[in-house]
Amino acid sequence: MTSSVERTGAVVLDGGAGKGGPRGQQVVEILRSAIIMGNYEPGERLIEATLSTELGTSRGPVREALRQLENEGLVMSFPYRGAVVLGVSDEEVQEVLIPIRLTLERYSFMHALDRITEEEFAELGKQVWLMEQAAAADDLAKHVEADLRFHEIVISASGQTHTVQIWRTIWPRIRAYFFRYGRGQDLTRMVEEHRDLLAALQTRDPDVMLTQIERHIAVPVPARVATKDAKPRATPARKAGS
Amino acid sequence: MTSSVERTGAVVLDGGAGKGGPRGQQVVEILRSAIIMGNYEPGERLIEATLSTELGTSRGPVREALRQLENEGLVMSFPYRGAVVLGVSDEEVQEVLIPIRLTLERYSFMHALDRITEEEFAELGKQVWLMEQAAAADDLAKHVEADLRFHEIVISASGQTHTVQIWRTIWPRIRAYFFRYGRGQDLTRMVEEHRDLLAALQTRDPDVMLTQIERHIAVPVPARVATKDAKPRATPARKAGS
DNA sequence: CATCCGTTGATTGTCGACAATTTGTATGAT
DNA sequence: ATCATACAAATTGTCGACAATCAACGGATG
Repeated sequence: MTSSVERTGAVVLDGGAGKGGPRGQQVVEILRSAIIMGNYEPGERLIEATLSTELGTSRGPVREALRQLENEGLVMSFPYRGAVVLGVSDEEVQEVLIPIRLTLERYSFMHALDRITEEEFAELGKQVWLMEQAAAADDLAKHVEADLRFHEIVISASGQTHTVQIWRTIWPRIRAYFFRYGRGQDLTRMVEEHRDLLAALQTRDPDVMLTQIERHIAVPVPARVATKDAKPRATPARKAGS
Repeated sequence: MTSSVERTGAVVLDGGAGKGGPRGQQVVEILRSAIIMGNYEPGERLIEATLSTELGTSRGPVREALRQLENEGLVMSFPYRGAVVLGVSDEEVQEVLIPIRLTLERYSFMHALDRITEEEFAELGKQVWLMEQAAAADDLAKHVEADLRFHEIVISASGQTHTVQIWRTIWPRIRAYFFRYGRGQDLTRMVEEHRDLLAALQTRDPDVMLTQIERHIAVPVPARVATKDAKPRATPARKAGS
């Protein structure tokens, strides 16, 4: 069994220099990345004590991180029973996650048309350039990173609280899905699509924008892959609420 | 200024008898209910220490509850700066939240057609009956409660992990919205609609089901109300991730 | 042989104290 | 007066220890 140190890719947190806010936040990023990259298999358990010692922190931050990941749909947890990594079914991605993403992005891009600043345009251009570099180097991780930032910039620019919040809970699952099953994507074509999106934004024409965004989000590849959700040991799910 | 004890409607947790799982979970339900019912105004700060003493627990559970509420879009928090109650704009409800809800419910109801059991049908009938009682007594809270359970039963019956999870992060905002602005709803008509939904499920006919669900979720009342989002004191939002 | 309890080990939930960070206020220089 | 700086208050972040709960095991019992 591989040690988690290798899987999380981090030996110890908070070296003193390159910080990233509170520890809990750093833990979220490390674990999210590890899960999305496929270092943890669906069904695998995540034990607070183990993770905390391996990440060189206490259980508190790890606990919070797990709750955050639960909200991003990457893990599921049960009272007194812990957390397990979650899978995503092909069907749910195509019929639920992608349509929701389309709703979010359509709204955001349309809103961004009158609000986006020159500064943000520049930043978008930079991300496209980064994607291009990543595509040339066939660096999937960097490509995904730039892709993500591109969309986050636009969605944040629209300045709608809930849209941004929901986006942040939706994209990790989609990313995890593509990382697990969708390797066969054409990175170069993705670069082109983002270039088109940026161009559409710059026209400030709603019709053009709408066409481009719907083309971009369009269902990619109906690959039909089985899911492997799993409960920790047994027993039903956490009770709903109110 | 009203004391939070009155606003949360709870003096102390865990009387010993009617429990509801871990304390943190109970805190979530109390606070969520209080926010949805309008006991806290958008922009208002939620201080961990204050809440914990008033709820008779330590800060740990309160912290977790606040994170959960953040994921439900009821509050927004910033590192070292705390949490504030969030509002929802009319526009975002109509153009983002409702469409997402439609996606979720359409998928769930269609799936439920072949999977729902007789037991669940009975439970659905019971909720309709409860709604009817609540409508007769003009008890909005009970009505909403039954309404919520009705949908949760169907969505859970579809057995799709992420759909359920996303649903639980979407409905509180919609509820809060209607509680704040949408008082003028016809409870009796809502009962009828749910009766129709139940009937549609029982026909097991996809076309009938689709028609009913889209009618039910249809945009209710474009009321055009201003939002009052607010940041705690100043400074930008929490950094994204990955 | 199956089933019903106690017991035990592993893991999560909760607490209280302390550290880190931010905001507001007072102080002093220009 | 305005601005910069240092301090103080309020609040969140983190830690380590302890309590509560659950799943598995094993022995007694029918």
